[in-house]
Amino acid sequence: MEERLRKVPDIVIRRLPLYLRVLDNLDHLEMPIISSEQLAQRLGFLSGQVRKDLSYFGVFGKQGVGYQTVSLREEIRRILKLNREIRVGLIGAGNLGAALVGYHQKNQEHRPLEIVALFDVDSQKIGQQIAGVDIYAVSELEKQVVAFQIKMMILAFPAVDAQMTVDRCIQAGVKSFLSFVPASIKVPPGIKLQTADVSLELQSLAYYS
Amino acid sequence: MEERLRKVPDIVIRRLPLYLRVLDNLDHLEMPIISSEQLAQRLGFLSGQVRKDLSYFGVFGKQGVGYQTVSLREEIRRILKLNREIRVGLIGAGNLGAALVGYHQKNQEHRPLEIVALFDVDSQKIGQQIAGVDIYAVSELEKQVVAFQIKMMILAFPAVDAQMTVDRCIQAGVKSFLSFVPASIKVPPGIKLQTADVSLELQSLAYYS
DNA sequence: TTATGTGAAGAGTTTCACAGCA
DNA sequence: TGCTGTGAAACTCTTCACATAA
Repeated sequence: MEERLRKVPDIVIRRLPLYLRVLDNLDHLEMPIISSEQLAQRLGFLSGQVRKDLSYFGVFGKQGVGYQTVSLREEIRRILKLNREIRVGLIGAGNLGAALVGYHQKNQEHRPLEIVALFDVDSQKIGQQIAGVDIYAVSELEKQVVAFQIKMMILAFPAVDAQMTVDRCIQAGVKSFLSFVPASIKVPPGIKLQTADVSLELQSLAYYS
Repeated sequence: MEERLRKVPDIVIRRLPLYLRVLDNLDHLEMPIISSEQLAQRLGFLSGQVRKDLSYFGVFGKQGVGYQTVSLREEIRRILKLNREIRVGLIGAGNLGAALVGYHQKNQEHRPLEIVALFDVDSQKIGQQIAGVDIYAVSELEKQVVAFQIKMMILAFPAVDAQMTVDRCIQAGVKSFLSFVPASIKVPPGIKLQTADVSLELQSLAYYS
């Protein structure tokens, strides 16, 4: 069963970090082996879902036994390409952008996703730093994306010019986006955009109030 | 076709705010009527999806014509229960919490979702305000949830005690949650939890880098 | 003629249940 | 015996295509 011979559904990819979090939080000496049932229970899933998800990428468990926690963690890291540094940029050094940088540095310190550059249009902010990360002018986007080899971009600016800014990033080599921008953005095939628009989330939650 | 006689899929509910955003951004004098095709194009959807989604709630369009922009907007607001004030709380008055309050007040000023109370455990912060909203002690959670009639809670604190905190909110009457907490949280049927864990989103995006 | 509303078909995802291996 | 890996079944969601109404 070759990895990615069958196209893996996005929804499976989005569950892998959840498995990773469970495995990270385990005491590997006390619990060197975990079953799909135990893993599932900690996430509120069914065990079959866990086994099915993992089966897209190969055979990781031992029948009658379970999964080795340490090696399963390494396999999932490898699948997600978290076994090498990935350089991340962030456009919009406002309150939200600054909070995201801080949040990321707190929660991600042992992960290879590093925010290496911030971008803003405000000339007051350009040249400053937030949490040790330099702020560059948005006019330098292409130059710095290439220089830093940025492959992932967080979008935390107001909706103005969102599509054009994203297009420029893609031209310069960015492959994936996490967008907090309150506007619809289109990306070509092969580029991944995940939206995290807080206003939209809250509005849909209102239905369940 | 009675509203919610058939159970509406969550995924349909999550698209309604997108339709709402398009309708809000239109000039209603220049464009008093919109077709499902025009609406879809602005979001990168297919027109059939738009019509199917709306059909869960009733008949809003005119055959051969389209939808009246103003009345469709009002209908969607009503469906999402955005036609009356909804009081929202936020636990965790740190950088992310403060940024979310600011972001919300900027992007939501014409929406009836109002953040009415913040909660934190830091005694330095209790009694202070952020963007005009009072910070209360987490120990007062139940009391203030009832007093303010809070039905929706944003979770922006570190993972410690997340499940217990959510359970307390539910006991006090909270119906839906938007969680930025990096931990798995379980909620009973009838309660809605939407996760927005930035670390998880970035980790899954790494796969596409 | 145009564009909606909707069954039906198609695609995608989850759950089941069991063969097979340790 | 116990738990994985996996086809098949069940279920859900999207897309299609057309009857219908303005």
